[in-house]
Amino acid sequence: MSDQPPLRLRFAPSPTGYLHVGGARTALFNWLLARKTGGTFIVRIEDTDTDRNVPGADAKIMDDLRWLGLLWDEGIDVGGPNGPYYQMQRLELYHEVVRRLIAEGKAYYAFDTQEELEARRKQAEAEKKAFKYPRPERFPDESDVKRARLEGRPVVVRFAIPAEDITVHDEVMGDVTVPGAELDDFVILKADGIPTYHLANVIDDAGMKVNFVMRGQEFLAQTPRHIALQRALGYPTPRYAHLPLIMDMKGRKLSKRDGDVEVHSFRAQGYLPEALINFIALLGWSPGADREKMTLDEMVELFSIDRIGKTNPKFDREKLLAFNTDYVGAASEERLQAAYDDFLSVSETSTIARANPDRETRRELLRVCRGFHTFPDIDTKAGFIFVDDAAIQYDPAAVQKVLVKDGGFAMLENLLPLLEKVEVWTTPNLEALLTGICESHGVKMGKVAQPLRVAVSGGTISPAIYDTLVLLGKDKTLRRIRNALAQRS
RNA sequence: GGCCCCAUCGUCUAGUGGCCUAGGACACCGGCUUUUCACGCCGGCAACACGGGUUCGAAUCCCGUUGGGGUCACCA
Repeated sequence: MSDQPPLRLRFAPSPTGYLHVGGARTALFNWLLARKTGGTFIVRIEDTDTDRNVPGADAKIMDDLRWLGLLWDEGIDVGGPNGPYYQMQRLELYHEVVRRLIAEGKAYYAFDTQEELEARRKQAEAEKKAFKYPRPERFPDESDVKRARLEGRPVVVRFAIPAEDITVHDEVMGDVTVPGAELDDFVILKADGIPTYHLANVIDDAGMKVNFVMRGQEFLAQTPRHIALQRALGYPTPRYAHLPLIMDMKGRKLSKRDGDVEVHSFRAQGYLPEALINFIALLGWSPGADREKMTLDEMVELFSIDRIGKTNPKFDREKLLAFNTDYVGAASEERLQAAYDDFLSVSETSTIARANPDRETRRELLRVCRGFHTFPDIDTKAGFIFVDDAAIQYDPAAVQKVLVKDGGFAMLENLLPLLEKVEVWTTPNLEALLTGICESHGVKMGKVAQPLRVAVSGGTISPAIYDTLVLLGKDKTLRRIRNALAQRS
């Protein structure tokens, strides 16, 4: 195609919890572009915020990525030639770079306390000016550092950013120029000796030979800092593409506060990964031509940067639900079973999961509940099959309407002895019995099925009546009918 | 507030000056199907933020206004 070197892209989450949908989309787009171009997809962990790191979060993120089908070529767990892939394991590298920057006069020590900084920001705000860290006339030397340490002051290192305008050639947003006057001397090494995101990120991208950076738009305004750092260090500047931000339905930036936005919670709530990933792909990207439903392979085929939009999309759960319903309907039996088993293994609320039905029963559940949106709907619709007879809650409205008003109790009395006589409890036999009753009584199936449904489930929601009775079994069915009859007062 | 960015149905979006009477999907509304709940099928409602230009012609180009978002941390 061209003589361009292959693309190297990375997804670099910080280990603060589960992967959320915004991160999943960033990972997806990077993965897609890597696959599309025959490039490399790297995953590294940016764990320089030791206060916020959550132990085990990296494993959770990996688990979520894999569940979504996004596998990486290089990075954590799988290794690679440019590791380590955890920033906290690369501290020496950062320190070396910081020493070099200081030696070259491109960075300097600073000793301000948080309180002092805060006071100056407040003042700048009061004067309606943007706060800019004032660069000292003379950069502190080692003896100043020693004195500061003795005085118990924090010691950080700031980057002396050149006062020049910097233009980011963003492949989504176009050229974005930030005036040099806006840039100030940001911290690159914190008082605890750990680098800030800016420094570590730039060093690692260079060290890992990342030549294409695709990330959320919240980083766009920071990119000039990164470019300035790259220039100071003699690193090449990668290509950049900043993605529009995913917002909630109120137009606020999607945050963990407004409901579950974690990939894992969609998994635990019974969504299919292929539905979730397809839905997420459409947040800020479109293949055009009225195309929506796509497999990961098809997305790879269709993906291109110039079809990434600039406007912030809202995360519409209704549409995601509809996508899932469609995917459930279109999935093969094997695929659906595998996904259902996965759901059962991670769900903490499913009654059916607790009942731990055998494989054949799980298969039947999937069949008789066809048309469901998400896996928990199977609990809603058929969960009563798995609870103790005594735990059945009779819905007063259903009892009143179906059993009292529409003569359901009388029908059940008729039915009970006939059902008791059924030797082989199968759909054909039950069907023959019930349709026979309809004919002899001159009533529609609703008159027979509804009372049975209410009797065995307590309400009006269940799978088709024959499926329900067969799944329930003869004993439970008869017991529940008797229990229902006992409800008559 | 400074700087930066964005702007098509309620939502995700198609649209790159004439093909637009603006297309698709979700939601919503109506109908059909039906032993319940769902599923499904058919139909309908619904948008180029506003104001100026440029042009024979603008959703598409330019300017302004308004609205929204991001960023200005020893967080990423």
